[in-house]
Amino acid sequence: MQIYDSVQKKKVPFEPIRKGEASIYVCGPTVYDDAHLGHARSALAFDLLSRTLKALGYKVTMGKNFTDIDDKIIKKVEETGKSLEEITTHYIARYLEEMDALGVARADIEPKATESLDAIEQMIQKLIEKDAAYVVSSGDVYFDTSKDAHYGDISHRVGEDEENQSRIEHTEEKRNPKDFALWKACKGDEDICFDTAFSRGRPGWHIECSAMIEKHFAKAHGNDTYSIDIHGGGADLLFPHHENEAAQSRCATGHELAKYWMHNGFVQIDGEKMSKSLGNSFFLKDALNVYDGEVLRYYLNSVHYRNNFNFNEEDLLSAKKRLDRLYRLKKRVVPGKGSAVNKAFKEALLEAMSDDLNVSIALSVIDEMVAKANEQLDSNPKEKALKKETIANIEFIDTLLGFGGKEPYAYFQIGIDEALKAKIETLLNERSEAKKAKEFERSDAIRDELTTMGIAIMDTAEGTVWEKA
RNA sequence: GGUGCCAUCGCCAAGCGGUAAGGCCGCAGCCUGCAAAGCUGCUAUCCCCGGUUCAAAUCCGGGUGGCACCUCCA
Repeated sequence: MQIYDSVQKKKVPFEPIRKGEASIYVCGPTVYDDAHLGHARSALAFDLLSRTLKALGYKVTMGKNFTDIDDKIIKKVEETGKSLEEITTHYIARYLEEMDALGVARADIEPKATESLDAIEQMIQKLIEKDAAYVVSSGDVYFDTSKDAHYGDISHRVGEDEENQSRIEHTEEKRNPKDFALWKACKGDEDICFDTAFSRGRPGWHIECSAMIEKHFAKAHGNDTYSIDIHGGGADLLFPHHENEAAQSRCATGHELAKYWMHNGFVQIDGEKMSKSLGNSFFLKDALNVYDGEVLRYYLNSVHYRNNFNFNEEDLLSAKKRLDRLYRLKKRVVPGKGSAVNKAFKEALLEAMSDDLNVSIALSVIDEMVAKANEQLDSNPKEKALKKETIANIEFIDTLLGFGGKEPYAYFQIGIDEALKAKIETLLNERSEAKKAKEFERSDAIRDELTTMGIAIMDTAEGTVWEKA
């Protein structure tokens, strides 16, 4: 397995801390609003990584956090009058639901910041004891970046002259401009606060991940050099979030946070990063309203995870057509039990995915398998062994890439209710009779009517089948 | 101002020094009562300029254009 390490800036062989095991931690969402397509892409990218490592035989432990205490959530509390818990449980539930729709496997560990306060306090305390952090008069606690000789190793940002240009907020009591808040003391009574040895307040964003990783992963790894194998997240988290995480963990624990760092590219709309400030965010729930989760998954995963992804409907439709082809093949071979996966096919897929998740190659391997199987079925429709192997092939695709697992007829009938289904069946029966009587005008009229209804039909050797167009 | 990434057929997208995968769209054919589906065939020399090399889309230098990070962000 080769992965691209964004710190080394090159593809490197994946050599886990523990033989045969892989621990992955991905920065999850701050739950103050609905998830957008960017959250989906990140989750999907690391879902693919996890599936690939599993298929290669690794025992994968996946962690993904929920930041459920944060300025923006508090702002939402003030705006809506709802409690913090009401808001966070709502958005966490929505997030998980939507990820389920996309076929993203649940993480093994899903820590929340509010449930990790003990670990956060401990880590900050340790940093204060080591003089790598300091409490200022307000009660805020800052990390002293000058105490970490390796600060900058993750993002490769070191230049001192950068300080003047950077937009980092300058606070009087900070020792160094780059120092960042580990803990934010409460200002008023309204605030959502927690008591600690240093002050009443709440955790800064960066410390959460470090503490949660330490709490859930590092213990199992004892005195290893690294806490986890892979730390992932969106490309925008590389700096300052991951740089800060790495520094805190290094100083507090004495070992490195992650052996490898992986970052996914952005979802763009019209060539620009999707963001709230630009007013072009695309919520996942809206996308799922219009498109099936599996189609969305296929589409969002069809571009390499490190590239930027320019979301548009035309490309999504093209992706859907590609997925449709797989399901049409599935219709031809189902029902039945799968035999063994074709060896060459399996190897080609794994080889592609082992190369830093080269999905483009993987999808082309699948397309070629589909075309070849169709060709063979055309010449020999009753080929039992081929059917069984194809079923197994598709099952393997579903395991590795997370699509193709639905019952094929159902896939093409998503969103069609029973009443409409009955009507379609009636029309198709009428059309068959007309055809039998060679009344082609009548049969074509029925077909036109179905087309108007958004139903495509195709006559096969096994009879007429229909699809939602 | 600093730091990165990217530029391949109409569209999406592989490629990582040895002579351009795959998909969508389009065209032609087979199949079909006609369609659809499926199958077959056809369609690019890789933003520009210079260099290195027997050989470059792939390496180096210089342009041009796009995007991102340096502030909360997947």
